Amino acid sequence: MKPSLPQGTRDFGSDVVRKRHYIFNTIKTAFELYGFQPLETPAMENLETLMGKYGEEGDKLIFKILNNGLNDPKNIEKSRAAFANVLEGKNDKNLTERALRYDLTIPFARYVAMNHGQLTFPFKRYQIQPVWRADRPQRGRYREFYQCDADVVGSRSLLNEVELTNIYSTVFEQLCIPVEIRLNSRKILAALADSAGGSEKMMDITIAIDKLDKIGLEKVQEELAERGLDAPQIAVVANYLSIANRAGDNDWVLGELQKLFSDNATGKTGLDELTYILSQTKDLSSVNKIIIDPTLARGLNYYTGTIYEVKAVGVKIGSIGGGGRYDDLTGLFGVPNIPGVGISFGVDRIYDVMEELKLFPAAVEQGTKVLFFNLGEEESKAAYALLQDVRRAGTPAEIFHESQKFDKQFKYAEKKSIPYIVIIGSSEIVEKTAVIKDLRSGQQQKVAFDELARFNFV
RNA sequence: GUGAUUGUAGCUCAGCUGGUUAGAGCACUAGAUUGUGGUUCUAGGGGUCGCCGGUUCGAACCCGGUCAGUCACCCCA
Repeated sequence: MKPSLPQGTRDFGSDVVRKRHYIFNTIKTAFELYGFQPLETPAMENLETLMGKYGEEGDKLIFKILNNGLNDPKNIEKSRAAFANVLEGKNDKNLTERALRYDLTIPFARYVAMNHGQLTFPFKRYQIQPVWRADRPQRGRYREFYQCDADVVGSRSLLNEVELTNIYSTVFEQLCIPVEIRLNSRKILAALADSAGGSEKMMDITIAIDKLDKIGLEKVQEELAERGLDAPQIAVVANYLSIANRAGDNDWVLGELQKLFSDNATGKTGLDELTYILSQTKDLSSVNKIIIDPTLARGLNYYTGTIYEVKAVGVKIGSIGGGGRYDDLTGLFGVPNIPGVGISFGVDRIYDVMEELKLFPAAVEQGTKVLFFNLGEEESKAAYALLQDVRRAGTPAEIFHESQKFDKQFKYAEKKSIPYIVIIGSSEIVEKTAVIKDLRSGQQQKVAFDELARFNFV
């Protein structure tokens, strides 16, 4: 058979792995710096843990795992009945009861619900693991991809939002990715729904307005009509959307929203919260912009307060981060009153953005620092002893596997972007000195054998 | 999941309306060059034309299916 990969999955070669690690490490370091603790959960969860948490569309994208033993004679009738159920669009435990994790937030909520007795609150954890979605792959959309989440549960303090905003800001600054960190509040959206058809229309309204920058005002209005809003209600939404035309001018946007929702308690709260978060993060010196975006909605239906979305400036790819506040995520698992807020980084998209913008530092791709040339049996013996010294000093080094012409050995070093080569031939052995050549500059120098390990290979 | 589009050498691509042994650049191998690479020159190797089937005297080219990539919708990191 011809080997192949499942759709939407990828192998990562060494240079890609190195670049990915660079992103992982940057994020992880920031998480640790802000006092978050690591957590890992299984790749699979019980199906019922995941179902119904991501909306109707989300449910369809969950990768389900087939039960074992379906063809066992004593199960065969059950299996048939279960399959008939599945064909009608239902799930059946007799066919599938486990699924691959779809995100990191719900498994975390499950973990908190199971362990809330032992945890000290507020509980701050980070989690860096792959998730799977049965989506059709596209650029920046994979069926297996990594998320890096940081969540705080057990606290309603807005300080958490401030912290998370700062984590976003520092990470993207360190990675040198120009981004817009967009903020909104479900409370503002709820207020909008109140004034345009009632709270039961909130989903319809948010789904439609989220598309404003993509399809334009007219199409949004059409979609609102299709979703059952009448003309006056659509006018209210359109008026709200006109504020988004000046997104970026946060003070102005907040002022306009203030006017709009002055008599709506929920809306006012949302505005006060955003104003506070903004005031605490405003003076960040960074290339990143924090933008209040009234059209930002986000599909996940468990969000109740602040919502986040991060977009790379100048790269046509979906969001590279997202998150928000939820009042009662663990309530879904029978443990009420644990509010929380979290953010997520999409490493695979961040990678694509950095690749397109050529933002990876050259040093990231370097593995081996020094290559010892192999010039024969006696020479390589001497070289090997020195190689081990260099390694003991903590410098990644290797020796060319066989005695070949210089040309070969040089090209090997070049391809693996090894910056230094060390030449030890017969005359060097006599003089007890090695020749070190920096391939980047082309300069070389002689160094005594017993000083080689201490040489500053940079 | 729906619709469209692409798939030729390791990589990027060419291949006219179906017509003999399917091409180029880069990469690779060998030599010019016996201890100094990246430049140059010469020679050489490498392709079940994604896969399966059909139409035809004849298919890389036409048709059907399938797999994978890309794009749009949906949704999202």
